[in-house]
Amino acid sequence: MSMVFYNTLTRKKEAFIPLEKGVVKMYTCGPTVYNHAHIGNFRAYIFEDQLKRYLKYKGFSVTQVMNITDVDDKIIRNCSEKKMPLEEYTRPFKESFFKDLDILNIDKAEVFPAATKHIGDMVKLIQSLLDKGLAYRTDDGNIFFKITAFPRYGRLQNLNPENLRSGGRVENDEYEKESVHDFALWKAWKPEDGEVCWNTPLGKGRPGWHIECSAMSMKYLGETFDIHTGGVDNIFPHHENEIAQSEGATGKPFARYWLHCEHLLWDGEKMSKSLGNMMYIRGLTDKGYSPTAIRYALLSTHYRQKLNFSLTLLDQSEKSLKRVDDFLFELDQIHKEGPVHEMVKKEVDRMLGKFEDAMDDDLNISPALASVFEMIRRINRIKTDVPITDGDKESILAALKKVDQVLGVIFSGNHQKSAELSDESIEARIAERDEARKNRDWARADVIRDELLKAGIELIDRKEGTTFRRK
RNA sequence: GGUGACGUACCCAAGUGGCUAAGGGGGAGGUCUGCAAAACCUUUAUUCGCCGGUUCGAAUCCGGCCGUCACCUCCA
Repeated sequence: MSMVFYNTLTRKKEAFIPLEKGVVKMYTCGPTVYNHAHIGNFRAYIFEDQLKRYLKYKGFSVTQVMNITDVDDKIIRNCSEKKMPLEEYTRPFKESFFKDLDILNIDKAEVFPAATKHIGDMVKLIQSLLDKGLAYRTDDGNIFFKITAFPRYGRLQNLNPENLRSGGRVENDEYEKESVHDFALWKAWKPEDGEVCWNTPLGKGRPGWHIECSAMSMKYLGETFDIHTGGVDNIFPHHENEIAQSEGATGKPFARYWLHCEHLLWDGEKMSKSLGNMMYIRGLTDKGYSPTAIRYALLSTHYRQKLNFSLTLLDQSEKSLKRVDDFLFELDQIHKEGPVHEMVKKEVDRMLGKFEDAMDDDLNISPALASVFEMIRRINRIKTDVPITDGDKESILAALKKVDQVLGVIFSGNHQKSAELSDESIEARIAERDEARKNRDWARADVIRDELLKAGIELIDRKEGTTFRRK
């Protein structure tokens, strides 16, 4: 009945109890709009979508906040290279992000705060860290968080600050800070930043990366809220720093449950620009894969498991979904009055029970999906000796609609169906073919069948007559 | 160097002390059909990377080894 989630903070599965009964407040790290989001990014957004949809399924009222990072080092660099204003540079990436969310049938967050619209909130937060002695300003005007002043630093990833490797990227950092591990809250304006800067009480400059999530999450969800999610790569340093900034400023616990999504791999390796193996939603739909199959492929592996994405996986996903589609098609052909059979009801309840038990257990998607396929097979078996009634049909459809509130791939999918021919004209062609078949004119009958197939209409010959299906 | 995850059939993937090792894809057989197609049904791992140990009993717990992957300052 009750849900458990694996909490990165404690490294354990814990019963989920929101701060306020029946209400869940969650924050998800959203995109940095310096490029199009790739399928690896979307794996995380799909996970968050599953989480949110399941919470709603369980009756919670959910407020989700997803940030849009529209100012950061990469964006500024690209803007100045292209000599474009920030807004103009990020706009197309924002648009494509929202378009892809729609394509993948992802439930939208209630709030999508943009970093550039919340500079004031960040400045206030930084100010309070300065006041509390948790941050310091260097001669060049930058402001850093002093991690030695926050003893709990490092607990999210079990990292001992002493053991942090001082790698190349740190050395490249030209800012003068007290400790290499201190991170920037505020970056003073430099000529390379061009037009990108804000004049604030902290000086002329721009915020560091981590501060936006602290400022915006607390603004919309409160100083302490229920769930914070992101990819595993965000655990350190991003989420670690968020905790330090937020708890340092408020003295209160920040997020209560931290859920992290594993990476998606392509050919067994992390997708990255340097490996040249980036894959985007658009690239997959251009290859002819349906958005529903992409969604299915992204959600069908448990979120804490690495997902080895491939075109083979997409092919398999298309076929798995087709099995469900076929079942619905067959169900749609049924027109027989009568109430639901006891044995059908039993299978439906069995599916719903297994689905919930699985999802309650840290969103264990595999058994949850298995419950759907198992019901399909069992109902098909029943159908071979007991005629299914309209009552059965209703009961089955209601249950599938229920689980699809979470899955979003059964009814809500974007199946492309051929619509060239009207039902009437297809029926006429079928009648024509029936006539030919009656006359044993197989050649003529097969020509009609082939023509319809080319138009995306598949004929199905049954005992009761020929029916058709759009592909 | 530090931290962590993983290794289950041809492929993807559940199961984490004991009933028949889920489910999907693929393969093989069958039902239906004028022939097909589609669909549906059945079937497909005496065995869980390897080697030891604990236990009445291990894929599951412990130890070692091998292999893959990730994180360690701005990547979901």
